[in-house]
Amino acid sequence: MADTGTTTPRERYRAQVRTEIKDHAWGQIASAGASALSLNAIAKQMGMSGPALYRYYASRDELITELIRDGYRSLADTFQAAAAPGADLTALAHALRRWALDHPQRYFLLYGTPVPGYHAPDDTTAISSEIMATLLDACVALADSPSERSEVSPATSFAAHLADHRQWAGDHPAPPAALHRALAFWTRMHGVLSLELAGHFTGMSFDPEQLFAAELDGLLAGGAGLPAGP
Amino acid sequence: MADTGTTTPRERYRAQVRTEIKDHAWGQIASAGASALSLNAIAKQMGMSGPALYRYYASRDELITELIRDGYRSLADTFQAAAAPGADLTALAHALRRWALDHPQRYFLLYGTPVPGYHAPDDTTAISSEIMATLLDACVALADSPSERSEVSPATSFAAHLADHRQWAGDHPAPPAALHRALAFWTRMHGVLSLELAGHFTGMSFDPEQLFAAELDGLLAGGAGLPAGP
DNA sequence: TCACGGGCGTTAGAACTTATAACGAACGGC
DNA sequence: GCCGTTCGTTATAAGTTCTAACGCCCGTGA
Repeated sequence: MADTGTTTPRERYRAQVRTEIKDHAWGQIASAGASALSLNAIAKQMGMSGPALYRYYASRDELITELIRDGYRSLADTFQAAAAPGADLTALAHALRRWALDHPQRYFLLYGTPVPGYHAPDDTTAISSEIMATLLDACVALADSPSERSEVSPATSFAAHLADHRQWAGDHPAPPAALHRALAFWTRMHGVLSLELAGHFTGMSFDPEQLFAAELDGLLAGGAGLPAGP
Repeated sequence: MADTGTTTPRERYRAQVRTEIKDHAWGQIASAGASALSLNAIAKQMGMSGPALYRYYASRDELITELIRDGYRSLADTFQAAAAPGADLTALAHALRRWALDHPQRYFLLYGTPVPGYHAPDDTTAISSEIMATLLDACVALADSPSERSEVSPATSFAAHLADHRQWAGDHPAPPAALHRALAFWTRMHGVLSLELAGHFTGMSFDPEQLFAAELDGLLAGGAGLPAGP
């Protein structure tokens, strides 16, 4: 898009095959998890023989890396789409939940057990920053809303810590309280979603969505959401 | 322990080899993750040839299952040890954090990305209940503490839901508010620990322990812990 | 004390996997 | 239309899990 619009037929064909490979890869990941992803199986599904795929991806890890990149891209897009009207934290949470429930294995590919040796390339961390920026926008908007204006930020001790360690927010003009809320949003939503998707709630009879909603409520109210607050 | 105390030398030898296999397995998991666990490599480390291990574990999955069982057992034990004095939620949180940071891959083996086809055996879910019972004790104790007595449980809507869906708590006499707090404890601590252990905070400059402490504070205060509460 | 049986470790082999090397064919730019 | 780059092939190497068949040796029972 940024470079020359002239794409040779070869490049177009190559790009098409690469996306077809990724499509089959996502299919395998959805059904058996990322660890069971097999280049050989993908090749057979596409009617080619194994080593042919190495013309398109140098290794299994390179393919997975691109899948991770696409996953982050997809999450960043749905986040921005959900934040379109006015950057609502509730809309973000619901979009995140739907995105995660839609493709659990994709969620785990991004936020699940890390491969010990693997190091994320720079562009994926760039997309992460994009996601975080959208989240920070929503947190700032929430803090500016009428129901929140009544109180001066009590500046929790962690918010004070963040005031001195905010480089991860880039040059985003969010106050420390918003930074704290964004991190709490991330970790709490992930806490519920991760355990739910992993099936740790299956034996238990309650509705995970209601737990998710309760955590979101606590986040929006800025502290409420748990019983018996003194 | 429950059956005859007379163990034949063969049984003793067998048990010893099984634990030696598991020791090597933990070593591999700690260094390269559970997905890279190789029975062949373990056999070589022990000076045996590959198929010999199949006399002790029918399959790689059976070995991993036993590792998971041992992992749950270890967590349940440290939880009970931490709760020994008076079932303090703070002590539980710190014990959990130390336990997780000590062996990150062990934590992920229990709470990380699940294997799609895998179904946990009954005894591991039994140990999970044991862990949950210890957590519920601490939550009840917190609710009975002086600082919490001032208020009648506001009964969040999720707590109301739990009042009707509490079978997972077994016959534990915890009120719905305590059930809610226990689940929030679980998901929030897991949210921070999981992302921290996976390295999602590494690029960011803040101290994950302070975020963990902030989430714990919010849990103890029953709602505070986030800035700008209305 | 001796013999027998069962548990244990071995090697061989099947069916997989990722990945490399070498070869032939086909497609596209000049 | 030629010629070169790229693509897909087969062959091969080095792994993996797991089964099968064989032999040894330890420990139990007589």
